[in-house]
Amino acid sequence: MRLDNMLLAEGVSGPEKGGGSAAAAAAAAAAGGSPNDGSIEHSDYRAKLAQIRQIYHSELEKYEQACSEFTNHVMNLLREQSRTRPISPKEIERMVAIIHRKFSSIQMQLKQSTCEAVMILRSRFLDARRKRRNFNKQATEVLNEYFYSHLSNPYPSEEAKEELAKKCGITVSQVSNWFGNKRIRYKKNIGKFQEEANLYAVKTAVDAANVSAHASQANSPATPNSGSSGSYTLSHTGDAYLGLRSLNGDGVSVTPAVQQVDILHRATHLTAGYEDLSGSPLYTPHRLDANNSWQDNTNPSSITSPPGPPGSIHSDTSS
DNA sequence: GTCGATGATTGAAC
DNA sequence: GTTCAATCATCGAC
Repeated sequence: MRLDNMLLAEGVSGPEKGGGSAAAAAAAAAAGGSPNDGSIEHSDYRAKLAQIRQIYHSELEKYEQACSEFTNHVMNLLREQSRTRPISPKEIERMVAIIHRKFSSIQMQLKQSTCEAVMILRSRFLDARRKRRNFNKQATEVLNEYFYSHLSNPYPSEEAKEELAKKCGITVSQVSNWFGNKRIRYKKNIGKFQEEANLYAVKTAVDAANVSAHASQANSPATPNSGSSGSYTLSHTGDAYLGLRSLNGDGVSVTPAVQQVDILHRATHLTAGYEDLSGSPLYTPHRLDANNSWQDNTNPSSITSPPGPPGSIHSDTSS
């Protein structure tokens, strides 16, 4: 019964339409692959599964045919024997039952070997998909932008993860993996990531400045958080502004767009980060507490990223 | 081939 | 369930 269920689930037995592809899709989903990649492997899996299915059905047909042929043969023999000796219907029934039992055990073996074949195929398919592929440049950029603009609290919420996954063309679990790896590696070697952090700070500031400039042109209040247009990148630039504000000596208000451009201009001409101007790097390690865990800051980011221990945090999303 | 970067996995802790 | 930390396995530049 379990074998039957498995064969049904794998699309080997039961109705042909969709069975195989559903199993292939399930296998692909289980492997965490993106919906776009591995279409060749996907069709490969489907083709192999169809092959197994075909073999299974033809073998099953053969067994059924052999079973009925053998039953007929035995019945004929018994009929012939009945001329010489009396044969009760019960005896005939018993013989037929024995034959059916034998053939059903053979069928069971067929089902078992088919299951094994499917399992092997499945594991090979999954193994192939486990091969690591680097994310594309754009995806990495999107993830890095989010990470560095939420440096005080780099724990994206489920919604944010989903949005990032969609933007990057990867799965939510891949986003989680990426953030897990990034947090650890950033923490382990902040110095190494300083340059990258500055790079993304400048990028974020440019975006913010652009938005602010557009907002100014439209005669509307130019605040960085006002022009996000639903993009988390621009709506949560708290950490970047933390650095920029420190340069400007303004610890409270958001830097106006013109000043931002000026700061940006200065920033892009600095090679060693912001230490010389502010006394601390643009992204300072103080976001990690004494225990080397992420801590909340009294910066704009903490407004959008509620404080709390990792895991309980529901960081902000722009949507 | 080597080596650093990086995505995935695993097990422990919460 | 999530996150951290260690580790593995692969990619890509050299």
